[in-house]
Amino acid sequence: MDTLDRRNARAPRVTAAMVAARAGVSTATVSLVANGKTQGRVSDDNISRVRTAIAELGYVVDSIGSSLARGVSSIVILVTPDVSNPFFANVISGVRESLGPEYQLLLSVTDAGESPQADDVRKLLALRPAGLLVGAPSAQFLEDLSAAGPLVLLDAPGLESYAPSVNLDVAQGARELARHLAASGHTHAAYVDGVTGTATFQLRREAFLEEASRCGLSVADGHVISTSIDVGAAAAAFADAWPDWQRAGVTAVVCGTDTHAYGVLQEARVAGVRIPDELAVAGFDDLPYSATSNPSLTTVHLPATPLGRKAGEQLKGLMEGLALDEPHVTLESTLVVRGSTA
Amino acid sequence: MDTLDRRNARAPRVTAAMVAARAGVSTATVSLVANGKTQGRVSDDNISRVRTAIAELGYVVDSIGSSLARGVSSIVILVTPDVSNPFFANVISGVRESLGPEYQLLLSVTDAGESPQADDVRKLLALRPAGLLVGAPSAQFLEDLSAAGPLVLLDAPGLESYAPSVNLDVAQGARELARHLAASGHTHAAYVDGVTGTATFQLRREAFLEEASRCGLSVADGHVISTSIDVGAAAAAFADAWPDWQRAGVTAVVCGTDTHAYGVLQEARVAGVRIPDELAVAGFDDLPYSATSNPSLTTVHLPATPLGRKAGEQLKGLMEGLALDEPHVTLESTLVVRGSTA
DNA sequence: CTGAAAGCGCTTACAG
DNA sequence: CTGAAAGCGCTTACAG
Repeated sequence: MDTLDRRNARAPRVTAAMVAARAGVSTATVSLVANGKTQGRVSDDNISRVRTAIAELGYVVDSIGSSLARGVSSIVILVTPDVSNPFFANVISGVRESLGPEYQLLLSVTDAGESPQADDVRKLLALRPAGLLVGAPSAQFLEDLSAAGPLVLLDAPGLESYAPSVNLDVAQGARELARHLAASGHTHAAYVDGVTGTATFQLRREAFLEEASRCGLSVADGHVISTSIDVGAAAAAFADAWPDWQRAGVTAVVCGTDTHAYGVLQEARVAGVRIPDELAVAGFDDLPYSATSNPSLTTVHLPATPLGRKAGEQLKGLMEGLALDEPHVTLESTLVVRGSTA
Repeated sequence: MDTLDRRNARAPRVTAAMVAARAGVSTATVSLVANGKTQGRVSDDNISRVRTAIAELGYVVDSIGSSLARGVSSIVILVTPDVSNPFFANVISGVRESLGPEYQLLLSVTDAGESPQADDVRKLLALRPAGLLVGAPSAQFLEDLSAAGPLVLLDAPGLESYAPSVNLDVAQGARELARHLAASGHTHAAYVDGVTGTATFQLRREAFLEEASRCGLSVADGHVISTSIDVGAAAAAFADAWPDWQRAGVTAVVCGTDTHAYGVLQEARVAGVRIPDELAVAGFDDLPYSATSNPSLTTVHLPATPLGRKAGEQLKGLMEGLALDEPHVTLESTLVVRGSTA
């Protein structure tokens, strides 16, 4: 048996019964001590006796047994349609931060762009999560999820009736962006949208289009296209559309995400389109690279980490049985002007 | 009771006993059918009877109960020091892809740059994971993890004796990079490293430095600095070091990750350092934005998705009790030359 | 303050 | 092919 084999053999499990035997108490007492529920229920003597045994044996409460007995696990499930979006990495960090070490974060990811189905939900609930965090869900998904326990929605505008939520005020940034472009002298713009029918994309687009028309920046019907959230896909779509747009006098392109904008920047370089002189480009998200792209990208900053942090906080409250002071929170977005439109 | 309240009430759980009662069989039979272990053990009649009851009630095997009985859960834990690194988003996608729907991916994240401790390990194991995927671990961590069940290491060069692993041949790309810079006429370079003592960073640096000295590209001792994996931190460190480097005739900077390189590019723009004319910049990773940065970034391409995919495959084999044909796999890295060094 | 016991939901020898 | 029963490890009324 070589090292590899040995490592794949399981270690013998230390159980509460073993601790109890060593400390000379019952497993009930061990449970009380291990969970810190000793207040007025366990003698000081037994407490220290059990603590010693726990330390000596390296006992850790088995979360499977514990979850079964309690009826709920310590797992928090984060359901998101798109982990590969770097925006989400920061959301995850924020969630972790506020959830703390007592909850385990389980990531449920569907295939790129797909939204999770009722069937997926059932499987998730079979894990008896302590709580659920759902990003950018569809109404249908939330119907399927009914009565699932503590639940907080992230970035789910318009779905406030289903659960407490933390949203981003993307419309505000979108309007700022429209005004910025109009003020810079643009009169004809185009829009590159995400394909997923996510509500936030719709909101971004509609707020932008509305404010644009209000300030004399026109966006023709045929000048709104959509692609998956992928640099290459956006580049290809832009390559396809640009000749038309150019003929029609388009001098500004707004993208639903920075990732789309990177694709446009990339293709523009290939096609020799000068940015921002010939074409202004802007996005949404303010990913960490937008400050360094070529040129640096004007974008609507969305607070990813605070979004995750706040959602985690709210969920924690729910899991602890508290009533939320403010069940619906909206975080601000702000326009960051950089080289791509300057 | 308004909608929100109702949603936070748990749905009544459908158990195997309820299915058994409805189908007129024992829970043992329900278990066999639900797990597809009917082969020669359950009559066709009972199979269809149970299937009908399962469908009618919407029964899903409770994974807590199941895990306790089996002694192992369906959870696979991915331990990684840094989710916020976009490189990892792709690794995760790859893992998900190869693991398939029967395993749940649990993310264990330590605070930025911190490596997980023995104590964290115990908590993880309390979840009775079906398997563990550990990225860029320390030897100490692997010692703590001993005998933890199926385990596959990702990006853990030099630690092959602990477990099956999937590594990246970063040295090859590092050497290509050194030769590319030397061939472009550079004679003095600097290096911006990551601060975490991760083995892959050491490998990148050493392979580069070795090959550099071999081809007449000198890197002075004081010209190797290190920062956390963060655009801002790298920018600040570069700002600090550049005057010195410039005086010493440095004309090329190699960064341990693309993220570091973005910081250098950013600061270079601020400081008016012309790239690549005055200073060539290169990184490692080939993040999706490196093709669009300003200028586009020369970098050593590391296959993130295949890394995750392969590790997931290997782990799946282990969890199914198979012997791996090839316990140690190394994926190639390749230099991608772009504008920042051209 | 303490422990015996029931129960969480499932799986798996075992006897038939 | 089938079901009664033991057991996975824990928590929590309950009786004392």
